[in-house]
Amino acid sequence: MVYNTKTKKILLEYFNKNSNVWVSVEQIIYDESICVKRSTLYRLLSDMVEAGVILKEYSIEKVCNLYKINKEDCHEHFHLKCIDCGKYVHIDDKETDNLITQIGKKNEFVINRGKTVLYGMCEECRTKK
Amino acid sequence: MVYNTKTKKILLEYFNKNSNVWVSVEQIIYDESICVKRSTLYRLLSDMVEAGVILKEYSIEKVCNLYKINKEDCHEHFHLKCIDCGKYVHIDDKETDNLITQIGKKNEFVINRGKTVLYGMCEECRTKK
DNA sequence: TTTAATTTGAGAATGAGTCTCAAATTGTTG
DNA sequence: CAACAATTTGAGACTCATTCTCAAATTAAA
Repeated sequence: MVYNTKTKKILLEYFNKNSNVWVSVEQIIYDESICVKRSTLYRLLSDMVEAGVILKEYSIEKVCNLYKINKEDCHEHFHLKCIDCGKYVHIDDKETDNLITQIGKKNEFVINRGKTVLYGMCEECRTKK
Repeated sequence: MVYNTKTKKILLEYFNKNSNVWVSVEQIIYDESICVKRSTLYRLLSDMVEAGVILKEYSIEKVCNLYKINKEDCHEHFHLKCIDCGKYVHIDDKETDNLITQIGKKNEFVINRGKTVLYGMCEECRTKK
């Protein structure tokens, strides 16, 4: 990641533009209709993941990797996700964060906020049933 | 899953024997040195997943699917997973469980123990670095 | 402008997982 | 037990995302 090439710029712009969704290699090519080899794209994406610019996740449904920009502030908190409606909630309060820290200590783990998602059912969905 | 064949029995035994680890198809073949085609094995595993006998998970590190027996009582607790060594820990103490309940209450979520995995780094891996 | 370092293209290679269909196995019924 | 039908397996071709390789093209620096 030393030389600053067109494709790199396009990619960075693209990820900034679509900062709230996970995208596949095919999606990127389709959206931007860039003339770039898949091998190059995969290479660039790997570099960006390694550099911490984007995040990578495997999607079982789509059977492929997905990528998304790594907003630094997202690293700091973990998230709750509703199994029912799919709602995705940022956790940003000290109290909850302390509870997580306690769980870590209790089990000799340093919990990674960015990676951890707590699954459950939100109030709305619960009362609906 | 109607006829009861040798391979099915071997698989079930195998998963019971290794009830606390996630295993790959290659691992199963290596461990049991069973003479079975991969296509057959994949088919059987899919059936077992569908039937709820085992669970399936994709491992980014190993770039393949992993399988593990679905102990009903496993639904009850959640787990910790080490990002580094992959160690997978059952959480089975009241105190930690209470902390999770508190987090749920605080955020108006009923947290699903079975689905939730807390990612972090275990003590061993941490001291190594 | 020349040179050296880096990046890309082109396509072959890899490898997990799926698909197909004939052959083998299993359960059932007389 | 024998004969039959239903189910399962084997063998290998196939798919498809991702990786690898190395020569050609691009970029930054001198």
